[in-house]
Amino acid sequence: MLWTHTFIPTLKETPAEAEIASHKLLLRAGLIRKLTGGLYTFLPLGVRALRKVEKIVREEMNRAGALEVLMPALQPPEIWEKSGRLVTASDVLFKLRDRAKKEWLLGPTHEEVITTLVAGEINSYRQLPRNFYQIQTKFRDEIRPRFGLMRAKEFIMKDAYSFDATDELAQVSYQKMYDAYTRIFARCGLKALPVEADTGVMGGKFSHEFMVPAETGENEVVYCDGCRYAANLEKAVSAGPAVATSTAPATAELEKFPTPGVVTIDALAAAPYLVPAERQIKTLVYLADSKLVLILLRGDDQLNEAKLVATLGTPHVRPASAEEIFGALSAHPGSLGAVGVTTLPVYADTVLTNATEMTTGANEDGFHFRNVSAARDLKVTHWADFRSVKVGEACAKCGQPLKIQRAIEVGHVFKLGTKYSEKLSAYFLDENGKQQPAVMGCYGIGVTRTMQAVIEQSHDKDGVIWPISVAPYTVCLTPLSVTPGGPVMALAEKLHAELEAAGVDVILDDRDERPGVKFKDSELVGFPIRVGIGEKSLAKGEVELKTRGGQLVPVPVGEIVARVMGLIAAAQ
RNA sequence: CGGAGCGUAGCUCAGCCUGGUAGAGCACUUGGUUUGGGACCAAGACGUCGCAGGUUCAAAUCCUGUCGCUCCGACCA
Repeated sequence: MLWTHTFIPTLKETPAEAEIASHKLLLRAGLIRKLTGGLYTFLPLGVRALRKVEKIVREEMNRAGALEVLMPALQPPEIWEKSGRLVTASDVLFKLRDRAKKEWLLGPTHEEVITTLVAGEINSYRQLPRNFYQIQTKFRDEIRPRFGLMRAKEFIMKDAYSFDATDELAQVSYQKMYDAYTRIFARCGLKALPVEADTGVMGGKFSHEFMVPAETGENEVVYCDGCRYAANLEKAVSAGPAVATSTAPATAELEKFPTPGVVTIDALAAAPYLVPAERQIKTLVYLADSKLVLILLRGDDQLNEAKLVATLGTPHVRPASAEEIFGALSAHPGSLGAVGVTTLPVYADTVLTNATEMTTGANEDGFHFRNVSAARDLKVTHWADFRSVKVGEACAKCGQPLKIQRAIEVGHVFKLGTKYSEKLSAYFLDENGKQQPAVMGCYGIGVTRTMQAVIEQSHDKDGVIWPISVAPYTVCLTPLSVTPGGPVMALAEKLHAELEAAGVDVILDDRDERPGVKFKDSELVGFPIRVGIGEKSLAKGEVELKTRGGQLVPVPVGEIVARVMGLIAAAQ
């Protein structure tokens, strides 16, 4: 390809809209342009990188035995009604109407469609297992699109769905995808780590996310250096808080005491009260499906909303307003407690089990209770884990201190079970002639996000540093003079032809620009291999080989093609 | 959805407070000089100042509304 024949609009200045390095570089290197918030056009270079990621995904999915299909992006709401997700996933659904005023939606994912297909086509255990995948544009009404391709209203996703006859066989399918994902991200040059994850609105039994460590990531991963434990903060557990909860026998009487103006944990921990946060019970009031619930946590703990949603079994959860709270408890936030509360469900964190000598709000502004015993004074209706793990807490498996790292989620594998197959009637007859629901798994990769994650993880002050596997072009030929018929251009064209014939993705920078402009652009775009051809070195029978980020090496003209081919082979 | 900020040339921004001829740099066009790390000189083209309404002799500037974009938050009582 000739540079002047393609379209690479590089930018010297950073567009004001971009915040993180990868987003800035996608724009500056001429890979994408924004149409509007959360919607982007892929330019020729962006398409090439994207196709390379897709190619790797296809090869590994095919290798793992999955079959490529292509489903409609436009979907009827009826199948979402059946699965129950018309309500539970309503926040992310793009809905529209046709001329007859019938409602449709743009697919954010395809469990309903594929399960409907399988329900009609697969009737016997002899037809299982099956794994269907597609690479397709998804639509999600994101609460806040940001960071370019990282979180967009429209994005390209690889989604796969496995169907098995038994739970054990479904586990095999799950493991195949898990292994395929490990290979895919490695081939993309990404350090991606699998972590235990929350299943969220997808439902299902358990899941793993593939996380790319990055300070700009939107997720937090808890991991242990002592063993292999790693989990999304939304799901992570530890051996417990660093300071144990008091469980001394409850002897002292419950006692109300005045705390005028005290409405925070910190204020109660300070003079003159001096009640340490770990001796306080924090009382939160939430609305779950429009019904009030109390959530009790230890004062130094933080509520993990994902765990709350998982326990309550509904995604429609929000903190109650001060008015709603006052209406139910006759007190304002800061003076709340569960002592004597019997009319509302009380969900307490397990850290408070058998807690004694605790202090909590008295449901009367300006008063707290001390000497609270959980067993004696609280009517807890549900015990569960609601707290977020903190850095340094002991690993539940091996006892080593846990660490936390921000990360970008690039892939997610779910063991779904029979939730969708039952609701959408994907049954088959087993070898005993008995009707069974297919056991499902689903597996997603954010293809466009993966492409951006590669840049986020691999760049420097000058631009992108593409791994050869996903670079838009592998080799950039940089003649320092483009005089037609001159020795420099003649050699550039010869090398271009030879490399293309050898199947190398090569671009020839035939622009009549000063060398500095060409060097800067090649580094901004991030081609892995650059071959500089100038009169000075050519006089010595040499060209200049430079890998992105590496040293410039003179190479005899006759050896350059072999050297380039060697570099490419070494990267595979 | 709440809060904050910003909408002026293709891009980055100044001008707005204190109303009176719409600007700079980059990019673009033409000519010339340059030519190994984002050149220089000269000339030129490019704007309904997001949109709508209002105040005023006069609005990019003041007021109201609206749309869009960016960031923070939407958990810690």
